[in-house]
Amino acid sequence: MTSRADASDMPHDGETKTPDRLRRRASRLLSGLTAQSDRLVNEGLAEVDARKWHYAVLASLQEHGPGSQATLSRRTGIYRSDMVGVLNELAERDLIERTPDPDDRRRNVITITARGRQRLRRLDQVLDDLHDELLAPLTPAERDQLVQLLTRLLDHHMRAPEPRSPNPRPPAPSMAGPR
Amino acid sequence: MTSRADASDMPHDGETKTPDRLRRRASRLLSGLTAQSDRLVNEGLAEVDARKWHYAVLASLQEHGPGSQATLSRRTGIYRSDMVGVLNELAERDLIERTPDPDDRRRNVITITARGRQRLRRLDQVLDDLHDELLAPLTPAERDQLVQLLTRLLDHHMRAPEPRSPNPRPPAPSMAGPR
DNA sequence: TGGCGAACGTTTGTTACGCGAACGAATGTA
DNA sequence: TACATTCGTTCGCGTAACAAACGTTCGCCA
Repeated sequence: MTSRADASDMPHDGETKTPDRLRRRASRLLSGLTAQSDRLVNEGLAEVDARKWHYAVLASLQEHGPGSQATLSRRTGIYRSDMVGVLNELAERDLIERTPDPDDRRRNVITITARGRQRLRRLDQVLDDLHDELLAPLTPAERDQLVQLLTRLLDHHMRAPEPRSPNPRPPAPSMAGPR
Repeated sequence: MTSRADASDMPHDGETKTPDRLRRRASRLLSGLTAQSDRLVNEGLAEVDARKWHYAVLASLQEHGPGSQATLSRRTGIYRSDMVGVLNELAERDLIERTPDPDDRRRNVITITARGRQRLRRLDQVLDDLHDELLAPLTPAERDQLVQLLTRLLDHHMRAPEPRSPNPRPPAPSMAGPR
């Protein structure tokens, strides 16, 4: 017998050790690792006076071109309530421009500036470094593996909200955290 | 060339689509998936009147035996500030017993009850189902792959806080989220 | 033409979580 | 005997995702 389920012996060590059941649960691994990852990324970006939403917005502008705040919201997953603040921060730093749309006076057209593009390049490189740190113990092949697995899981859960109760379709999970 | 970095064409579709750069980032995949996972687990547990910390505490008691609140804190990663509330909830439901330690009157000895053990079995099975849903798109082999990769990453980041600045050693990340 | 629902940007608030500070009581240690 | 440390507990902060509501503007259609 190599495994023990009870704690009749070895009374000392169960003082600090986390139960295997916990440790193995994918949900817990995800939470734990994401916590580390978030902390790493947040701190890393903070050191260059940025936050992850900055990157998201800039990348979106670069890849899909200018758009209204609502559009950016959908592309990045940032709530439109919070988009306001993010864009303020970006505008303060001259990374984007917010101009009223002449064709639709409800909207602002958000455009990335030259400095914004430059900034994006910098952030991309910062994030590359951070991910190197994050994925340090993995070989390149394993990193791809991981990304692939995560992508498949995320894709799966993003289009099938839940076949539990036949819902007409609650707007969309939009991606992001639980409240 | 098959890839395009600019958004000169295809002006419509960039309305909803998330930039690839974002989508590929491991940190973002982790955040996104963990959000889904957390929501799934929280809701699933809520349906049986439980929360994930309940499971953590019960599992810890079952595997490593009774312990003080501080001990449980260390084993589960729950802050001792929050442990109070969790144990109250568990005690209300007669899943644990909180008795003053005669050998050390500062401590409470927390013991799992019969109902607690029974409850743990139930929660284990609920969590199994939830994880089946969470990992649905993956084959058993891939699930193991994923768990293995995540475990290695988490282990790595839990013992090497950061070789950035030579710190004497800030208590310990204890595992969990950034503030 | 007028009316109405929907989308837009914005402000304000809610909820949950991780974490820290501090405190009285009890303990161990010099 | 003094002092530092640990324990359980309370209170509160800071951040994050998210909801509600409001005034403005637009599209649509009778």
